[in-house]
Amino acid sequence: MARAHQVLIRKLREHSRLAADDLATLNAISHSVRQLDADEELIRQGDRPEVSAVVLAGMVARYHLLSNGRRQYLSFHMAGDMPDSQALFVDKMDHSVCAIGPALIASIPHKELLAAFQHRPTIGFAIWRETLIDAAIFREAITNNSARTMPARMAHLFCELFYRARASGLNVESRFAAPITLVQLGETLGMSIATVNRTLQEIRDSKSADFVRGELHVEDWKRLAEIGQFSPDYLHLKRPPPH
Amino acid sequence: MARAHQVLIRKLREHSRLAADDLATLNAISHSVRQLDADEELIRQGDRPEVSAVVLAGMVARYHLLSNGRRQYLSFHMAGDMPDSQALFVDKMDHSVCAIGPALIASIPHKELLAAFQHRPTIGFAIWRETLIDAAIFREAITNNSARTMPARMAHLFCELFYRARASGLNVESRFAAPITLVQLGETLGMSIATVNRTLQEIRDSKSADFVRGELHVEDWKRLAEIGQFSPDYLHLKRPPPH
DNA sequence: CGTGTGGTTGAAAATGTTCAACGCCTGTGG
DNA sequence: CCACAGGCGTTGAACATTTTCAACCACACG
Repeated sequence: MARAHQVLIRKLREHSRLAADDLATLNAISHSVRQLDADEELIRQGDRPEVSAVVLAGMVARYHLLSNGRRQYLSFHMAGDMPDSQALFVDKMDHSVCAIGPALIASIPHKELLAAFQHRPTIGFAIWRETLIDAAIFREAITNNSARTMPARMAHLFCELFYRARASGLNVESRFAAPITLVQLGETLGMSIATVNRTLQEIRDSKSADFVRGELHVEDWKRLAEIGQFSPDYLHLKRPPPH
Repeated sequence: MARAHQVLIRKLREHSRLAADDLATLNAISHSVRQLDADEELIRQGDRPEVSAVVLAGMVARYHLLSNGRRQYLSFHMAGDMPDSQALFVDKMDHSVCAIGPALIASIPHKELLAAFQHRPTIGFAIWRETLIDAAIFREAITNNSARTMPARMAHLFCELFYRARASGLNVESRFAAPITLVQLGETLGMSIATVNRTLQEIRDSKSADFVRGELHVEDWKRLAEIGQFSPDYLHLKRPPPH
């Protein structure tokens, strides 16, 4: 099992430059680790967390709870991501976070992070950058769900998940484990389950990708990116992922 | 004409606590001011700005440019907002910013801001918080455009604009100048112009609000908020706006 | 006084949703 | 070992909503 520090540092380095002193400071941060069951909530809308989470394994999702009981998923997070770093500076959560499939997460006290920022501002800037990339992902989701056709939406989401997974080395060849159900896919992309199902079949028929029982299989990256009008610029990674 | 420092400080104080030394440091920051015509672009997708903008008067919008030439508006910004503060830490713009109606903006060199952060970390945290609130607004837009009916979407946008305007004292009674065209409303909410038009009439018929020639008139706040399922928590303001 | 932008409208066509039913797999208790 | 329940996924058809298209209005500006 990878240590929390390593996972976080690896992730931050995908977009930020860290000096030896930064690494030392990060490595000195204390944390606790926790296992989550599928669908278990990590943070609830309205909470005022005093720790920040780092995903170590599995996936976690952020979502809004709507007045009619429905959920709107906002983003998915994988190893290295900090799904609630915003809570460092905005007290009250405006959304919830739950596990998608079983997940392992580390909790770091805000105090420790803030102390690290004071000591090594670069660390703060790296995490700030992380939150800014989150925001870019949210913006892309607005566009995705508002301006693209159903197949393009779905393909775009698949592209984003796979691209990010690959950047973090979480893929196995052309496959990536994302234990998302079709219902959740619908609550992410703003489409009914029936449409999710039929759209997924369209993508399957295009031979560009498939998504079965929580595993995404990218068969033809180029075509999938074309269907999804995917361009990875908004992820702001320092260099493209391997392969 | 309000000085840029005052406008920015007032805005930051809506969500952050600033000490006298912070104010002094902010007041010492140099900047230039620029007038923009309606629709004039301030920053283009792909740019690498070395200054950050503060809106002094008028409105500015962020948007994605799509492959088919269409625009997807992502957010609107009014006096006090920093529509491109993210460029401080992510080099390349993933979206554009343009004026909505004539606008006045101040430009602050990144260097000056970064120096201020070094000197007074609280200032950095306040601007970080500002970018986090932006992200919360984006998240809400995902939900709005993905999970709400057309009237609710539009009402929600009106609520957000009016609430933010009121928090910054930019309203005149129940009115707020937002020189947005119906086409732009459609490109914000993900609906065709015909639907924008008909939905606007629905809202007008409900006697909760009206939007004519770039002026939003809120006739019945409570009802509008109900139609739009609007709850201002996600704006993370320290206290509710007056009235 | 004409031209253009922004706004309005009705009807046909396209796109999604809803609803109701069914299939498949898995895990559990008899 | 089998039977059954429940979660998840699949499907067809009726229905509702939204887009498209084409036309028209009205006001502002040169």
